[in-house]
Amino acid sequence: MGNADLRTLAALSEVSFEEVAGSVVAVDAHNWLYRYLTTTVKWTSSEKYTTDAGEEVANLVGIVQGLPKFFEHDLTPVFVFDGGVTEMKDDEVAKRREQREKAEERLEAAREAGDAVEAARMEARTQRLTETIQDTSRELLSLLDVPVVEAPAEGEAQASYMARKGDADYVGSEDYDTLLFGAPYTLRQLTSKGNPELMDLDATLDRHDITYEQLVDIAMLCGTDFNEGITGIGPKTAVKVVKEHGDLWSVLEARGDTIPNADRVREFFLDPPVTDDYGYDTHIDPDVAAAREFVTETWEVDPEEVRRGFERIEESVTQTGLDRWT
DNA sequence: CTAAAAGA
DNA sequence: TCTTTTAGG
Repeated sequence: MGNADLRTLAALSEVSFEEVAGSVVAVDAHNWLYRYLTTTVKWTSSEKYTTDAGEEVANLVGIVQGLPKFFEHDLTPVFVFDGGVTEMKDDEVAKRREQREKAEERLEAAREAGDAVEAARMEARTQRLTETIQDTSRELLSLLDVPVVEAPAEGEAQASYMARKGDADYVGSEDYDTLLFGAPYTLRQLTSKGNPELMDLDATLDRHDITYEQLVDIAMLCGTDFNEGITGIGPKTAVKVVKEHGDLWSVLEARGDTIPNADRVREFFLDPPVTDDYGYDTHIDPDVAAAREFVTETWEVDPEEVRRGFERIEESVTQTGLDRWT
C-alpha cells in the first residue's frame, strides 16, 4: 500500500505554526474536505448535518471550523479543487483508481457490517464528495474571500505545481502523493490540534541519495493509488533495486516483472495535467454576515454549530488583516 | 495505523 | 534477522 510505504521513505519533521506563519498554503481541497466530512460525522449524528432535502452539509461546518486555524496562524489558504469528472472519465488511470477505491470501500463496509455506528461512518465515507458538497464549499469559500483554484485534473498535482513554481510556499495535504507530484514542501496535520508536520522533498531525496524520478519509480514498485506494486517489494527493497539498476524500466526488466500502464502512471506523476490559468489575491476580506446567512439559513445548519467558528474568523481576520501582499 | 504472522 | 503482508481495533 503506497501510503504507508511512502511515509517510511519521506523526510518528516515537526514544525511550529510560528515557523510557517505568513506563508501561502495550497490546500488540496478534496483531501481537506474529505477529512472534515469523515471526522465531523464520526462523533456526531450525521442527521445533524443533513438538510430536510437530504443534502449532506457537514462540509460547511467543517469549513467554518477549519478556516480559523489558518487565519489565526497567519496562513493564507488557497483551496485547489479537482478538475471536471467528464475529462477524467476517459482516463484509464483515473478509472482504475476509482475502481480500486470502490472495492476498498465495499470491503470496509462489509467488514464493518453489523455495527450501526461504524456502518453510518462507512456510509459517509463511501459517498465521497458529491456535487452539492463541492458547489456549496466553493460558494462558502467565495463568501469568505478565500482563494480557490480549479485544477484541470488532480488537485494535488495542481497544488504541487503551484508550490514548485513558488506561487505557494507549501502544499497542504495529508497525502504523501504530493512528494510524487514534486511538491517541495508539504504541510500535514493542519486540521488537528497539535503542530503541523513538514514533509521535505529534497531532504527525502538526499536521505536516500536518489533523484526525484527515482523516488517515483520506487513508489511505483511499492504501489501507488494508480498502480499495484510488485509483490514482495516494499520500501526497502524498492530503494535498493532502483539504485542498483538506475530506473524503473531496468528494475522491471531485470526481475521480469511488469506494471500495467507503467509509462502512463509514471508520466502522470512526473508531468501531470496542470494549468497556469489561476490567480488569487492574498488579501482576505470575508463577508461573515453573508457567509453566516448562507450556512444557517440557506443550508439550515444549526447556528450554534458554527457560532464559535464565525467568531474566530471575525476576530482573526480583523486582528491580523492578512493583507501583507495586497 | 499498530501489531503480529509469514516469508526470504 | 529483516522485510513484507495481513489481521484487527
